[in-house]
Amino acid sequence: MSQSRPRIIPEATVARLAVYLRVLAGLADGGRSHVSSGELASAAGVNPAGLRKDLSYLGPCGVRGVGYSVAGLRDRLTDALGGERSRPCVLIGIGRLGSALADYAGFASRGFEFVGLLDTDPATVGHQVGGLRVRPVEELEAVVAETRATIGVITTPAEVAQSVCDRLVSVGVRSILNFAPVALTVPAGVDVRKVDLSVELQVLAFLDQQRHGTPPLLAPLRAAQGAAR
Amino acid sequence: MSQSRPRIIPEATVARLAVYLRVLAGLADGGRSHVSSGELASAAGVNPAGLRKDLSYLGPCGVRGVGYSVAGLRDRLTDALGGERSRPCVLIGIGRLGSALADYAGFASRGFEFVGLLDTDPATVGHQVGGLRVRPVEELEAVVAETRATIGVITTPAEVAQSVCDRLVSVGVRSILNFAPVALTVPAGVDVRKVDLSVELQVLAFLDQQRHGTPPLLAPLRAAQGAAR
DNA sequence: GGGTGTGAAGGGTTTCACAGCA
DNA sequence: TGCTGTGAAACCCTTCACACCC
Repeated sequence: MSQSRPRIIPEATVARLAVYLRVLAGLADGGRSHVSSGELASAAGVNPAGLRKDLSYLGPCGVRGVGYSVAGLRDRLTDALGGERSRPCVLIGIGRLGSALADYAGFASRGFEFVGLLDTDPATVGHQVGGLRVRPVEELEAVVAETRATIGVITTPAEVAQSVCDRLVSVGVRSILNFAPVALTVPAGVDVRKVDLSVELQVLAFLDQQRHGTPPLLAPLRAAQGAAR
Repeated sequence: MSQSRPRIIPEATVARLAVYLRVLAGLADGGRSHVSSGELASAAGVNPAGLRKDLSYLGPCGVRGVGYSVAGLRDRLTDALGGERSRPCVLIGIGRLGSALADYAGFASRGFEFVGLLDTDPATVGHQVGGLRVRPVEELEAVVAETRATIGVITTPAEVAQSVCDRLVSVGVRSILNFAPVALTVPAGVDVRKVDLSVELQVLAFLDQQRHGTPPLLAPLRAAQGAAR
């Protein structure tokens, strides 16, 4: 087994590469030509050594004693994350969250294009959201087929999320981002990522309570735990 | 004050406890009185052994050979996560995402109450969103003081997020949930959690590309990595 | 000197296997 | 017998320290 021309990149690293890429875009706009790992790390909110390790998965891409070329690193990261080609996505469930996502500029600028918006509600179907007409969910399979979408985003109520997911999988979608508060079950080879907004708040509240409702003697412990982030 | 505080609970566990709590609510509605770790784990999308370990941080709360009492475990989890008291939150930035969050039912049912909505846009200020009137961002300090909010949620553009954050911190908010795509810097003792929607999509796209654009020989490796979730 | 690249150490989290009890 | 509770192992990721090169 003599592979590893491209080393495998840890998922945690991939997530941070996307952050670095955004910071670099800002620096490029500002006219900067070089950055050090320290500066880049502080802008991204991470440890400098960790940043260097992250970048090392792409092979050497800096100059010792100098730093990184903003433009060069940007290209390197863009390429590693899949180039600039547009990625067609379908979005199912055009409620408040769904329509917020549908015209969130942050997606388009990163190469994600919503090519299909679907909903069950007759009051929503037919409306324009983010420059696209909302279509009835019955047309899901047809939309995926005609747009060749490879990513599905689910912002439906929890009750119907699994059935929407099954339909996406059945027409070949292998990457799904799920905002519905349920665990989706999918066959092997399909990748689901879940974003649970209320869980984030709940964790925050827990840490908050832990800090405040704790006897003085235990406070240092809490502080240490909280400071980890 | 809680009586038994034998162990500190890992943050990863806290996040999952919130998920278990939601699943249990569904089971209770369905009239179930008991669950096994296996069933609960599959509904939550986690490993059964891991679930038992998570629950063990609360002390023994099941019956060997039988399982867990739905009602009993629900109370236990609710208590561990901070009881049922309402937590006042302020939300700054009432754009699409902000208004989606402002009347997301998932928050209210978990004890999170938005008590202040703020924005700079004159076209937005004064409108009713989620049953609350949007107030000008100049009143931020006054709103926090009068509502005693302890949690701040930032859904502003990236450029102003840091200044909003600073103002929240200056009036005593120690828990902040940040949706703006920047790394916020805060003094020690303040807890910031970041949710970056486009990073989630980017990771999904990366894994997708990795699967498809990979030579057959490497495919098994990719599958193993992807199947981790 | 200054800053990158990277092995090694450390900490946290997941998985496994099995002891223990209704 | 069935399922919980939990030490121990395995794994992943972060952090540190320093060699190395401009």
